[in-house]
Amino acid sequence: MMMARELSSEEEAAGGDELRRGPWTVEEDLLLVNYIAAHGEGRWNALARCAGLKRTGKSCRLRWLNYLRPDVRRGNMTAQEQLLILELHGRWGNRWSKIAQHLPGRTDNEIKNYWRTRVQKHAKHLNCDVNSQQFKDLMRYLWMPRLLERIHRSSQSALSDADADADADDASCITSLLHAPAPLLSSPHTPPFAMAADTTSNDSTMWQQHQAQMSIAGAPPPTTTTVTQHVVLPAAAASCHQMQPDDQSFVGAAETTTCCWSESESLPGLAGLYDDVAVALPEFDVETMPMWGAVEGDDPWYTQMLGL
DNA sequence: AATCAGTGCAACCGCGCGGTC
DNA sequence: TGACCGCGCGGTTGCACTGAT
Repeated sequence: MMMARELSSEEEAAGGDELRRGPWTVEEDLLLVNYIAAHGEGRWNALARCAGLKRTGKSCRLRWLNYLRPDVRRGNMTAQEQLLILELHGRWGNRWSKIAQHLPGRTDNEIKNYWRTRVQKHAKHLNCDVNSQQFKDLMRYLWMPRLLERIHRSSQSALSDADADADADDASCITSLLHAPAPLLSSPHTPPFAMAADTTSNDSTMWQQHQAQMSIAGAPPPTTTTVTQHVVLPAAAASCHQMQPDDQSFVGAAETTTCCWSESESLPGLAGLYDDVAVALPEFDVETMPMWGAVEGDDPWYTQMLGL
């Protein structure tokens, strides 16, 4: 038999058994918004009581931060935001609030939900653990370069179209990545990904910014260039086709080398993964294939990779 | 048309930390 | 110095919605 639990201090503060739970009503939202507009945030238990809300302070705080705050961004994650999430999660793990600090307008809850519903779903489809090295390598050497290329292309098209400002948010997001404070991108080891540039894109803003950031970080930019679809890998990884167990073992950028693979060849370090799912890595064509982030059924590259 | 499974997201819960008394 | 309190964080749950059967 369930014992009646004691009221917590905040439940008592909010009025004990009159507490409301579940979805918020429009009236409650208005009460909360109007009260905060007049008195500001903070002291959530007192706020809930004074605003006349039959909610816990916790509930009010959550509702405000995740939904009612005027600067909350809604809608699909942009490629830049996805890239940032992948990068920062690789660095910090499930530190959602810390990650959210680098995605203006996105809440930790939203990022957490994105990770659980999208990223973990991909891992599940690939039959590997989201925390496994294989999956991390897949993100690092496939998805992140694809996202970077997508960002690169959208920034180029934006530059060529004086009237195009639709990607303004995207541009500001990637700017925050490229111009992030030193700890964000200047880790002592090689940034975990880098798209190799072909001769036509070598002078692109995106690539120059990335190279500049790497230089700022104290490591010279990669000296090799190759065709667009190739990915610059750390030399050790490329030479032995095996990833090191963690980022700390990556060599400096000066030692990076170019690695490419064909349709019949598994991605370096991912052989086991693709053995499991019994598919070879398809070469993705950035000209014709949408990037990850599109509905997976609409993405032939994704579909092919999963063997769907 | 009804049912079921999958998905996405808002909201809740429990824990831990830091401040205050 | 230890108890209490408020708050923030990460994990989990519940539910509405949608598409498949």
